[in-house]
Amino acid sequence: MLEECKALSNETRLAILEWLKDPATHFPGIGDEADGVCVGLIQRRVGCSASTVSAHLATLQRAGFLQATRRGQWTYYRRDEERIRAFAARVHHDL
Amino acid sequence: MLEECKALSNETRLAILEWLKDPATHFPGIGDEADGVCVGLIQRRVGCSASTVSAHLATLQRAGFLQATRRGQWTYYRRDEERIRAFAARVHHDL
DNA sequence: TCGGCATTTCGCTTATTGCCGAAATTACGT
DNA sequence: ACGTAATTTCGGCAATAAGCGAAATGCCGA
Repeated sequence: MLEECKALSNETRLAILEWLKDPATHFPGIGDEADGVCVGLIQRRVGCSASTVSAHLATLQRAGFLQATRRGQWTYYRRDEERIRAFAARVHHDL
Repeated sequence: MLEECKALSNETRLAILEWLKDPATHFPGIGDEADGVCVGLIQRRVGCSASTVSAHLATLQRAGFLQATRRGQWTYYRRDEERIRAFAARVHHDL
């Protein structure tokens, strides 16, 4: 619960989670979105450095909100809906 | 959402919220718990300084999780169950 | 009114987080 | 093998958060 809340305690990370709900509308020029969105696209949307975005994505992944798939030189990130729902349920139950 | 998550991003504050679910078992020698638990009792349970505990309680109140009632020289804090439920619902819906 | 108790505010120090650019890593194409 | 591109890791700096003790505030009783 603590790690998850920490991961959500940042405007940029909340925005990323929101955008990944519907990649097609938030990331122009996206192709097959089944695997998620690559770091570069997210970085351009966020507007800060690649290293910072990478850290944010790693934080969200450690918290269980994102899944990553490496394909070639790209890493695709997508929401882990199951774990997101599980977290929401835990908030409802435990908080 | 951001402010609420920040408020929950601390072990001590999470513990306080948890304890206040059932004051009678977590705070020895509590009387009428309708108004909540006074800062002194919470401070003894937490084990850190009065000023720190006061800051934590203020944070939780600003986030909407606690309500405060001043009675004489004591401030009683209790969970705001309605707003806590509302937050949980928002997490479930928006996240 | 004065002294004492509960709580909050203030000023400060330390720890954590956020951010960057540079360097390292990994993969692709030639 | 080499050069380029995507991403991550590293080292450092600035901003925010967490903690403390001392001082201030508010309230009660003598």
